[in-house]
Amino acid sequence: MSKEISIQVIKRLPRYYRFLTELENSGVEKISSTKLAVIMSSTASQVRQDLNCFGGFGQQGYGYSVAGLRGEIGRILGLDQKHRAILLGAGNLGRAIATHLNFESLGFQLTAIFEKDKKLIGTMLRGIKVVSDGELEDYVAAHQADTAFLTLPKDSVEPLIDKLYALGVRSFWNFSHFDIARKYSDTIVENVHLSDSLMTLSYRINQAKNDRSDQTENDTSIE
Amino acid sequence: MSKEISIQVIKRLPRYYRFLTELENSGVEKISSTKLAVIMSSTASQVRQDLNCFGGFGQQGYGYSVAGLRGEIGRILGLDQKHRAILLGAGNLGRAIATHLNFESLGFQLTAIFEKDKKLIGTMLRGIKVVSDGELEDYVAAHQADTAFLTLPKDSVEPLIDKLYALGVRSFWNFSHFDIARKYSDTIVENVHLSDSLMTLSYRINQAKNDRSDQTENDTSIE
DNA sequence: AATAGTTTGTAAAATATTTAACAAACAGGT
DNA sequence: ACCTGTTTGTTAAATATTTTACAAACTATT
Repeated sequence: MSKEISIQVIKRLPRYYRFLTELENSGVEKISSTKLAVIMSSTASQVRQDLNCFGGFGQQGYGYSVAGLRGEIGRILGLDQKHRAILLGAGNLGRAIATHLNFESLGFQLTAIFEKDKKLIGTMLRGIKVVSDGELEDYVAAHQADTAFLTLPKDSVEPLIDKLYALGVRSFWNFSHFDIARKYSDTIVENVHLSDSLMTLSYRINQAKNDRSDQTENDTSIE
Repeated sequence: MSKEISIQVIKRLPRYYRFLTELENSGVEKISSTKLAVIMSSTASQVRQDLNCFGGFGQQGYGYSVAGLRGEIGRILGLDQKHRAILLGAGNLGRAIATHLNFESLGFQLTAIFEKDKKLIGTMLRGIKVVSDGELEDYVAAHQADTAFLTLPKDSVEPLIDKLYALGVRSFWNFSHFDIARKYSDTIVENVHLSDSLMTLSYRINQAKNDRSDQTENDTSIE
């Protein structure tokens, strides 16, 4: 069995993939770990270590084929898959997600959209009709769904999650603050916590400010 | 000078803060590192290490005061600050962000919204009027902005970023694929790459599938 | 075909992070 | 006031990640 790959490596893969796509579109045919490291704001060593987790894609004295490496990483990420996904919540966030992303090139196909708010039911999103959340159980029972995208508030997710689990949904792209992984440990959960992200930005801004004023204090104490 | 705090610790702080808020709202007055670790899906040891980066907030034989600790972490994160922020892009994503988050409780105040699309200019968002992106320079020159929230595509960010930098904006909440930190290394950039997030979910779903089928292969080879 | 220069893959070292362990400090009951 | 049980803060050990170093493999040039 292949040894476990660390989450840090996995989180870097989409970045490699994006930059390789750009390089390929620019007509670049080959790239060395050193040059890729500059683009990634990383080190040549880390690039080679990362890629070698999955196989020896490069060639000594030459480097890596941009198109070849992009293809390999795409396959590793499973971007050629068609995981069946449903979206729960067609509010501002759900609509933004649905219209903003090209799921087909990210390993997913969006098959249905569910919403509680009567005003939104019947509207179209990405060519998919938004239907009442009452239809959720019948739909999933009939059509199957691997993944649920949850763009609902925590309180709305709480009563829904048991239904989804019972219906066999085991992976979640979770924008809510409901902690799915704690309740169902055999699920795969990718959390997107926008407020957490903004809080860490706030922390770092303050930190930079404090560092600057510390610096100033030191400066003045010298004179 | 206080020793550098690792990014891992900082990324966990918002989680502590959220759970402590929930506990406080539930009327819980004190909590031990052991119990907090269960909630955090972490270890008591890590909880104590994390908190001790910033100070000894607990008390032996008692634990941590929920309200006290929440307040401390809030201050550490700078949630009491009012960093002046402007939003660039009032499309689906920009509108979702603007309506979804309570910036005031996250250390920021949203002061202006800029948009290129004529159809969206003049509309209201969170009580703020969306104005033409042509007004950006005059506005920031007159009113100052610490932070820019970028909910524009990469190609629109590219020509804007130089203007923003020239105007003194040094921190960014970046939803685009433009790599700000590589161009301006003295900025603070918090990236939110939704497609990257979805790709890692795809990877993990595939991984789980492969592990399962490996398992099945092993099972059958035993009989 | 030989050679000089480049670049990978990988083993080993260095660094960082997490976990374990425990003395010291306190709470709460008697 | 004393004692028992709890829980922190912190040092040390274990684990994980990143970086360094370099032989082996290839390219490209002569």
